[in-house]
Amino acid sequence: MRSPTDLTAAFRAHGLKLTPQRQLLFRMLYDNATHPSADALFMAASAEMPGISRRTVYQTLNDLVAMGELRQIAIGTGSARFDPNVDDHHHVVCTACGEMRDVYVDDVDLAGAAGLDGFDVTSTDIVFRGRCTRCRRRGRPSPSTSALASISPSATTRKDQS
Amino acid sequence: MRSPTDLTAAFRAHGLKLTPQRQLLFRMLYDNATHPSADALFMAASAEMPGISRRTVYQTLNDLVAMGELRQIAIGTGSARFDPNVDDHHHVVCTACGEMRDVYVDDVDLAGAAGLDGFDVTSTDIVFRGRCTRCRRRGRPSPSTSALASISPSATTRKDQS
DNA sequence: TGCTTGTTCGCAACTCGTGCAGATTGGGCG
DNA sequence: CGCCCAATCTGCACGAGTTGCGAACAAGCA
Repeated sequence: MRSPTDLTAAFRAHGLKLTPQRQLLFRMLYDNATHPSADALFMAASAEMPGISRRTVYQTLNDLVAMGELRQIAIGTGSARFDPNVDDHHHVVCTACGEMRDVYVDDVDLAGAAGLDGFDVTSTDIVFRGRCTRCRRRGRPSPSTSALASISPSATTRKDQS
Repeated sequence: MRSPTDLTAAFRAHGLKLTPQRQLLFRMLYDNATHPSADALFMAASAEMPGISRRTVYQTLNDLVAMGELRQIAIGTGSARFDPNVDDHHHVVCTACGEMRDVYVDDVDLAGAAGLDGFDVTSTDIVFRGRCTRCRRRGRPSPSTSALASISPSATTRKDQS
């Protein structure tokens, strides 16, 4: 996304107002490579501006996404995460800690894949999943689905499966 | 996933019981290429077995996923969808109607992409997004993000953005 | 400074799932 | 065939994430 200064101008150019809440979020997002969730941003914003509403954070994020200044990424069914990098790129996610990094892939001919008949593909998202160096070193388990063993009711009670 | 008959045997072999609810779900999932959500399955199941609990549907789906007989797919932040096809494959999703189809991609060297340093990638998910033939013909809009135009408060009120 | 219109707030409501506990039932056994 | 007990089912409450709504508030322009 563009710099806080540029965004300020862009917002005003569209008849949108420049509030301190928005400016704070512009700053928190600019050059932020952590792919924060809305809640993470709310927490961070609250530290600098106690009293800011969670609602305002969601609102501003949605506005930025609608303006094309921010990308919303859906990893799994949990909370959405936001990426100020709107270039054409993809992601790796650590299944243990949730850390996420940008990945550049040359996928020019992917869309020639089998089964796309009739679809006019407008975007392609690739998500690599695995464990980051830190989690691997610490031996943090990937939350698997190691199947059968864990499903036997005689081994563990239902609630342990979660 | 395996046929209802095979699943029946597999469940019993693990000390799991064979209830009519489970058998119904086995049948609804087997050879089902629609990638249904838990709720869609609940609706369909309710038609054949009024009174079946939503909870039971979720439970059974989770069990099948844990057994590796079913794949859970997360497209966006909405509801999870389920795929009885557990082969190595990817998906196309229609951004207008949500229709989803399996896609086979040769992604052998994708993991050699830039930026994966340190991660040991265990899985790769590719999602193509676009509009299916039907939605294109009917002119159904893709829910874009066509940016600026739709965000101007003078053009539409805030609540219309949703 | 005053006005108009966009924003912020905060709470209620909604969606997708899961935890819990009591009522049921599958299925091995006598 | 009938018993018995663990595995299931059901229904409801609860939790996370996010949006709807309306009253109070504040940018930005005249």
